[in-house]
Amino acid sequence: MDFETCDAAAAAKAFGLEELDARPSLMIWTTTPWTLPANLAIAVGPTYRYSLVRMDGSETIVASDLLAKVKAAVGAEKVEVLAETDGAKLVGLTYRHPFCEREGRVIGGEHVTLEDGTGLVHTAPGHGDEDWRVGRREGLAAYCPVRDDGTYDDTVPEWLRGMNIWDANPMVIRHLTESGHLVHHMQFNHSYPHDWRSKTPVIFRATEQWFIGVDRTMKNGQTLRGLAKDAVEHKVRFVPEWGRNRMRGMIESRPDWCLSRQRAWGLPIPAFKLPDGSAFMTPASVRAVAEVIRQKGSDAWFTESPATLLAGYDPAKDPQAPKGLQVASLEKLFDIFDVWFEAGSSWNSVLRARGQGIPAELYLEGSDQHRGWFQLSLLPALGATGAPPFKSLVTHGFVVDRDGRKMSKSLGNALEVEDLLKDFGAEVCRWWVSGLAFENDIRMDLEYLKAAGEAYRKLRNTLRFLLGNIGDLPAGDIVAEAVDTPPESLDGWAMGEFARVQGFVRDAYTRHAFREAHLALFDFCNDTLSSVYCAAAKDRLYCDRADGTRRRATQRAMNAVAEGLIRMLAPVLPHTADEAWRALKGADAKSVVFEQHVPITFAGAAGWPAVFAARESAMKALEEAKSQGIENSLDAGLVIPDADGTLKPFAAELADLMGVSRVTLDPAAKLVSVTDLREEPRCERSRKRDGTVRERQDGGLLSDRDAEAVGQ
RNA sequence: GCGCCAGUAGCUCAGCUGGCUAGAGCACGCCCCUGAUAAGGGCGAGGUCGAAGGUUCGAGUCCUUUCUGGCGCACCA
Repeated sequence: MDFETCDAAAAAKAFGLEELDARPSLMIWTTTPWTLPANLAIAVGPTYRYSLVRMDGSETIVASDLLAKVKAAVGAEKVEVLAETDGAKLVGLTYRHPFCEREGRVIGGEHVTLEDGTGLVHTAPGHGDEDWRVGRREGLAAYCPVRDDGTYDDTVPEWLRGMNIWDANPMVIRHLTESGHLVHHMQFNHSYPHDWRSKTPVIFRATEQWFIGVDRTMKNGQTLRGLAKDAVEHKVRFVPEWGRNRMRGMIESRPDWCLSRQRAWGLPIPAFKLPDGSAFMTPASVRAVAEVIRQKGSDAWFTESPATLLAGYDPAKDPQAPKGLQVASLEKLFDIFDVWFEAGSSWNSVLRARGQGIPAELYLEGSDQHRGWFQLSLLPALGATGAPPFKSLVTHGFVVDRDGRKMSKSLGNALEVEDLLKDFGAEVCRWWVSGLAFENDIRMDLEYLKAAGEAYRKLRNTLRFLLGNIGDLPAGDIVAEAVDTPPESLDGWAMGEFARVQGFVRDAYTRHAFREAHLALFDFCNDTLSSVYCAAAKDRLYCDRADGTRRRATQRAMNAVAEGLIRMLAPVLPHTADEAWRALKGADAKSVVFEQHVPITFAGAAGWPAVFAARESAMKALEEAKSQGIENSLDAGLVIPDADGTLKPFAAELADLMGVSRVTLDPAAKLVSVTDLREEPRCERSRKRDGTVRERQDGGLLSDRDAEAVGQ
């Protein structure tokens, strides 16, 4: 497309030529011919080089670097470069619009690129964000001759008036061809924005909208952007911490907030139109309308008259009312609020209005909401109260499939939450969720739910073992803290571990580090309890006298551990915890979710790490002994080195802890050795070969302990 | 195109301000138990730390580039 320069002399001068016979033209290209009626300027890159060329007989201006491309594209045969100059020298030239009665200006623009086209960019401030911004800087009007219905208004040449813009495309091309301004015309495939639902192309029009200006100085002398940056930097806790960084970048670069939408439904912006066409909305008028909407619902805006809507409004008492305001002369405007303004006001309409207090402790959402709910709650709150509406922001990533791809119905890799709940149960799903590294993308597959189900059953079984073995503990024997437990006993070790885990889990919960809590709880159940404590305690639970001191001590400890463990599980597995809680406390006990943790202080003996180091060696030695035929560890005894006597205080517990029949501590030994006890008699009750087994009165083979327990 | 994030055993993840032969759980293999039993226990194998450069006596850990994936934003005159 050619735009003729108005002043040939000025154009010639820009290129350092003395004179030029013809008026050179400015060559632009566009994929939207219908926007040409709104052309007000042509942008050039000030730092680029531009050539004045004679192309097939007419003089025109093109970016030097694009000359070859242009020549090829338009199929020009003869191209002669007359002169060359910097883009900056072209700025300020004027040109005649090819079919509108006006002049345009050449302006400089940093957005001009040399990737496509001619290096001269058609600029219509009424039809695009970037053009609008450049135009604003250059003092150009936001001229948009296209009306709401997609047709031209009366400011365009007669042959376009009232025409639909899509119909106008061929008309414009024909007109330019006939007037000799069209250099070339071709099919060009490129991506163009479409409405996501109707799949129809959208167009850009500059229209009047309501904005929240983020850089305006407010009454307190601050700008919203400034307040927001400060809040992000100093006043909000981010989990994970990188959310701060991300939000900072967004706050720094965000444009003004466009609050208004033109849609058929939504919450109306309570603005009216004055007879002179300007808008009317003051704090007092908004409050008056709000009262009507509170009583009648937001539809009132559409069903009631301005007089009714403003029944509670007295212009005389509103210092901000326009002079001589007549309520009867007002017309309603029908823009609605951006839905984010509603979502972003929930701290006010939910928390403050109901007296629940602001700021909220926590806002929790996906990482996309740094720009959404998080930011758009922060801005209104800062504007209205000067303070953020939340203390902490917790962000999670998005669920993706097992290969890390996002889930979508069209790809067929999406999972339905309803199905998962049905197939695996809500508690298993909760357990899975609690263990996620939620800060990142969350891979999701049925396999992972299956694994969560296995882990859940482990917890459940561990609880069941504890509860099943304390049933006969007399109520008077129950001491929640079990503080009288000897630190060197098996129970003392378990209590010490429990106290440690409890402290860790409580801290993890308060840090929103649910995964850490989840892992600690699982390890405690799987390792500390199931693999070690429960296994070692079986002998005394099953074979000691029912009311024996040692057995009762273990039951008291197990009771304390079970109670504390259930409390810790309650936030993640409420129903499982409740079920266990009722088994522990009675069927009519109040739900455990209303309980708090009861921090216990208990330290196991200092020598326990040494005991467990010995245990590890013992396990390996026993494994090796299998090749010699000692496959059942109760067929074995152990001799364990204890040069400095560290293990001595634990001597009574070592056999049960290591699953063997007896343990001897030897100050002189260097390595753990396994003793073959298969030749010794085995107690028929405890299956131990502890050296005291002999035939009793009733003919049974029993150890001393077992004989005593059954009264033999 | 820009911003933020991630890429460590088959899987899910730890590895702080750089420093012993890179860890855990699950899954897997072998074995034990059969009074937690549609349970329980033991041992074991398994990793070029996405790739390529660079800094350093020394890098999974710092820098650069690059690839893959996620979220957001922008552009396509």
